Amino acid sequence: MRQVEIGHAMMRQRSRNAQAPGSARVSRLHPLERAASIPCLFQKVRFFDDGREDYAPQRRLLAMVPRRDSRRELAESSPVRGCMVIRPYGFALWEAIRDGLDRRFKATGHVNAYFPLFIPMSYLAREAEHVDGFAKECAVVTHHRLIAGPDGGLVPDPEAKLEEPLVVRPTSETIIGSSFSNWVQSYRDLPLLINQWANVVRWELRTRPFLRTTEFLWQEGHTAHATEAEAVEETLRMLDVYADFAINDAAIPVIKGRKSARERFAGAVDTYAIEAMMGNGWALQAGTSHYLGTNFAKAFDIQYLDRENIKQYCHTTSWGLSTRMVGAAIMAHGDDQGLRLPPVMAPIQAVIVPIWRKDPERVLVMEHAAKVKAALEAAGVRVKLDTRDDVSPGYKFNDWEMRGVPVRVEIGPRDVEGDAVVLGRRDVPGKEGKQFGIPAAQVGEAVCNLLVEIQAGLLRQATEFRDANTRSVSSYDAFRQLIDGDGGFIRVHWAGSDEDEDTIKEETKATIRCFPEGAEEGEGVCFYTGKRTTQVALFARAY
RNA sequence: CGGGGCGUAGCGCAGCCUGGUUAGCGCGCCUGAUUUGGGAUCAGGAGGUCGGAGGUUCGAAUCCUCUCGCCCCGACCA
Repeated sequence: MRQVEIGHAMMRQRSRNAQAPGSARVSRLHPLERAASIPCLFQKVRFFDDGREDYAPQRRLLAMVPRRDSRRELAESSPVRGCMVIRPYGFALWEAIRDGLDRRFKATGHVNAYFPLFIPMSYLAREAEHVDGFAKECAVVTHHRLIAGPDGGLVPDPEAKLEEPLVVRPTSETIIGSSFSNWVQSYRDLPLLINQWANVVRWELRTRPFLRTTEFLWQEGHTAHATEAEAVEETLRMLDVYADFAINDAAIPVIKGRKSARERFAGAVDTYAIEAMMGNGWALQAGTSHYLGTNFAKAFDIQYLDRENIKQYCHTTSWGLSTRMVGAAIMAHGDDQGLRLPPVMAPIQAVIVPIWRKDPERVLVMEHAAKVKAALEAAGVRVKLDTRDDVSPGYKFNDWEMRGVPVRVEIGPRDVEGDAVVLGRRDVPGKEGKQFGIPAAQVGEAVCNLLVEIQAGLLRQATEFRDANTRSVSSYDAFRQLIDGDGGFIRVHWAGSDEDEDTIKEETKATIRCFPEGAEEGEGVCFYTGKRTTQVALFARAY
């Protein structure tokens, strides 16, 4: 958790002198979005700049050599609108997220459980704000049987209509609340610290692979506490856990903050989030943590007897992080050549590419490669030996680059002879990223050092990019100019109303992403209302 | 739901305006040979109800009508 603090200290320092001229510009369209990878998964990719035969140079290779389409390595579209098939390599990224978080949840005293996919419709209606927030995007189950239809197809049997429709969970506060009311009797039952790994469905009108899909995977933590202070502490603790994961595992320098009333979770007293900047300067809410007050406790009768034998309502929290984080990791680090995975998350941390010409060479190289592989495994590296004999070494280099594998180990006849290997790093392109003649005996240590360096390097690059694209303005004119120009995060003093926020959203498509934690120091003038205030808001266009 | 666009081989597309042998091209896929330290080359091959239905015509991927689906922009959202 210490590194979270460091990350935020760095953030504060950098954003003060972030306007360095010549710093990296936000392109309107992230390269990944245009060509190589995930975000364009369901789009047709146009390689023509003016509709005709001119290939944009950087996309030429990807356009001409899509032997294995890197986009489809991760996920692909499905017969169901807005839903995707997550393929093994993409799912491995989710598994890395899942494992990294689950470990942290357990370390903070939480246990896993599972609640039903279906929620009685009446449950959703019990918390007024909650219904308003979710009613518009619910899938509803109304029948439990199919019969042959008039045209030979199947239709729901009218005889098999459910008395009460079931809602496919868009989130589980209500059904978990009903369990909690049974589980909690006494102050001795508290705090109740539960997490569930599940799928949820939100009938979004507009979907994007990983970033917003109709069905998605997530974890939702739900906790009940005796006091407001404890519940708020829990809310912030889990926000810290998310930030710790994002920064140290995913190498994404997120900003922790409180959401504005307009962006708050339906039914929450306060919502906190981690906000990340994507490669195109847009913000992405990568995880949220809510203090729910006694709203759900009252709706679902979650009460306990305190030491004085007096009934009290619990204060509850909920917090969630989804497969959207997979998209965040891809978008935050990817470049024109494809993915760049942070080593901590990478399903394959190092890939060995053997190089040979004729058969006797092949045997020697493979022998050496197997030895190196064993050494790397012994050093705790997730390593793969690419034994394919139907593609060239050069093809393999590019193939694994596209897939974002952090370290490549090249082994050819010359390396066998010198009992050495060549190391290449994904984050430094071309020959500069290669180290020649690493003794085989030291390969474990060398690769581990490289992985640590790459992990830090990706976080550093992402942080520098974010800070270079975080700016302050003091007038609405300047704000609008910036949003339509370079984009990125805009840090301002803010004393506006909810309606002011709506107006700004309407006029600029930018929203308050959060009131960043620890940014209240120093009074200033609100860029919109001109009032003096100590409150600082972070605006951006968001996914 | 409003505005735009697109459905032709596994993927990306041309052909349609101006109807006419057996519907093409690139990539991928299969076989063989030569290759292999940064996306190999050559030769041969497989693969299509041209989204669907109806109509016009001697003849429809092409023209007309209807329909289904998808994508982009907008309203909504993690």
